[in-house]
Amino acid sequence: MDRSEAYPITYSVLGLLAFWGPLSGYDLKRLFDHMLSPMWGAAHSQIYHELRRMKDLGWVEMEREEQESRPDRKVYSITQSGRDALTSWQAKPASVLQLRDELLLKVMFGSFASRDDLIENLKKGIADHEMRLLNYRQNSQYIPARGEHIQEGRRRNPYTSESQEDPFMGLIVRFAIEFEKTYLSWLYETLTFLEENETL
Amino acid sequence: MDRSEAYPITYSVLGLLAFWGPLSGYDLKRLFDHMLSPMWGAAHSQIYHELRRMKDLGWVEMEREEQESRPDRKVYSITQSGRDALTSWQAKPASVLQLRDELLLKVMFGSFASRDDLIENLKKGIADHEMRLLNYRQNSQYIPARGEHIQEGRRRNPYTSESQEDPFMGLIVRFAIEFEKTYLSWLYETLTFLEENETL
DNA sequence: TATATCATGTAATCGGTTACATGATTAA
DNA sequence: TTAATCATGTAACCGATTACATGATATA
Repeated sequence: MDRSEAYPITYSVLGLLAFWGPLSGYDLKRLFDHMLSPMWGAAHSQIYHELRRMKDLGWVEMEREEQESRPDRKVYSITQSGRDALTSWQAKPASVLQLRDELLLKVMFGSFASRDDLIENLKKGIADHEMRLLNYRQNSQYIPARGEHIQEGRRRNPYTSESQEDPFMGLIVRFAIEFEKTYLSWLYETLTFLEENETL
Repeated sequence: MDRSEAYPITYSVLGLLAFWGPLSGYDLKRLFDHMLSPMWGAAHSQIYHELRRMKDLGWVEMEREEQESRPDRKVYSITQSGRDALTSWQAKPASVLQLRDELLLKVMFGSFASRDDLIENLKKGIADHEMRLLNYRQNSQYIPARGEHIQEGRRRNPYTSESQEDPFMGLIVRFAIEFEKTYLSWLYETLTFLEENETL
């Protein structure tokens, strides 16, 4: 009936703008890839779409930065109305998580797989998640502090006194690391189980 | 270019059909809710859609069971072609997980929330995930064994000798429990952190 | 009497992915 | 010279959710 005009993807773009603002669509895509992904991935087409929608809603403003020999940078910043929208989103209950992990589906229906195929998929999963864990551990030291433009070069450690104003990024990174560790230990256990049982 | 005709949701319906034999769309919806959800949720409209698509592909067959005073049951069973499709899906690499959890987003952008709103959302998350953990622990004892019709009443414990043929369901339940435990302990930690710091 | 369950679908809409498209600069 | 990066978009398609729709039976 009364469809709301915004969704998690909308607020994730808006939140990035509020935190690291002003940013272009291209900057936002990089932030998604380096920080929100795989928490909440987004194709660049979707980011541009949300920016256009939020501009219509009056949540963001756009300023054109002219460049020679390259398309102009359209730099977006959050408005007061956008900040209000972020805050009232925070007052609403969050939708409940669904994992939607294809690897888990494949294990669940493992009786219809060849043993080698399953093992290969588990090994790929291990490689993927080991890589993620490493990235989280390395990148957690190079999260730009609030308001600091990501292209400026200067970077702070969110765990040191310099940016104690905002502990939330650190909390998220901690979750991501714990999640990857849990997932990985299950993957290793499952792999060992399969390798030890040749009669599957 | 060469779009494949099937997706994780397709194979999750197909896998359920392969495992628990002839089922109606209604049966499948219940299985999704009790077993796959929240691993891979599905609305009933989507399940009916996938059944129609797979019938066109020749992966499933439909038999009409006439009923008095109720709409006929359309009971679907997997074909050999469907079983082949399941197996060749298992040979392909799985897509990589994205969490897409709105609660994590809200914590990430917690600096734009009132402290009370964040705490309330965390508490709701704790209630949600405690409930899930409980469900996993209880339902893990009542998973119907392979080929056993869910309406027949007889139920087996997948951890006992009776259904040792298929250990995969048990592996999935174990993952789900470990995941919920990890998530919950992070939620409790985060809540404590917020409650102890009144200057946010 | 009212709600829940059984049972099956259609329609609308939007989120999200993939592909298409352009064109300059810079590094391997 | 080839590929990657910077930079911005459009178009098509499909997954997924929500709402609309029907109608009987059983339970509270």
